[in-house]
Amino acid sequence: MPELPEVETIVARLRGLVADKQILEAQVWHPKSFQGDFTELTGARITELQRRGKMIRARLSPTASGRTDLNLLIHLKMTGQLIYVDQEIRAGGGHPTADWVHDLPSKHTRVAIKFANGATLFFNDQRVFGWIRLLSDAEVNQAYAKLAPDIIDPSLTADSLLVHTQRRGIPIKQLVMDNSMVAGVGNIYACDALNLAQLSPWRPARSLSPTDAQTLLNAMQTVIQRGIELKGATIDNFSHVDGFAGGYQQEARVYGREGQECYNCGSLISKQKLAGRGTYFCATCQV
DNA sequence: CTTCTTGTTACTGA
DNA sequence: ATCAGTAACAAGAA
Repeated sequence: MPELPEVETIVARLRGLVADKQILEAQVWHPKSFQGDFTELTGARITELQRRGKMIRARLSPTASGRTDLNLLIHLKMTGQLIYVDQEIRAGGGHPTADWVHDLPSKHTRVAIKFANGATLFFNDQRVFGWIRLLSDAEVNQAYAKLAPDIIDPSLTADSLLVHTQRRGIPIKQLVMDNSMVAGVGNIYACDALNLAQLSPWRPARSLSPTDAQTLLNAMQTVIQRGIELKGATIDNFSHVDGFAGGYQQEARVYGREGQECYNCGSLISKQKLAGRGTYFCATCQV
């Protein structure tokens, strides 16, 4: 489940690998995975890579048809991967990669973007919920406008959280994962942040005091920052662009730790469903 | 075989 | 209008 730290890890590594490389062609195996005319990519270059929330934006240089405002907007959803393979890797040299990267494309490869230097960027997505969209600058801006500031955006304050929490009665965890209050926090980091803040995932949002909101903001920033430092969490099938796993799953506070001891109080961690999502928490110290 | 899982959005009903 | 709850999406694991 790529959340902000996982997407940030991919973008940071990919930026240096694809910057200004000319695209030879794109290949699409699954039509749902690439929305737009993929032939437009031929001859263009990726001039800039950025992350917003859990989305990746690749700005394109002017295309053969004369468009100057095109971008690839990418959402990995739960099982999407972006894997970069170049000629040196294929020849058995180059930077280290996981073994399975050599067998791409696989049955889960939905799109491949081939560069003129012989490198290929594979978009693998087991469940086909993820997508790559060819969008204009205006369309990207529309997509961005639906998002609240990123959790790592310094402009985000406890007051800006309270604007949302004070008029909603839903469990706070649902709001934490709602990208219209704060962008980039998904299930893993929401569970962990609420444990660090010692707040119950079921606390009605409007019951949070200003102090609670500040505590929650600090906790979200802490766990997300730790996730970035450890280059993401590989819980299901998240992978770096070279096929390697992240490290956060080994330090998760509650996520995936049902029956193990809470780091705050030593009680055993529970798992229950909240709004249909698996939710890990400590019933003793999260109130 | 059925049920569950997952992030996000569309839809439904209050 | 606003809010809350649920279905839908796809494919694989249990």
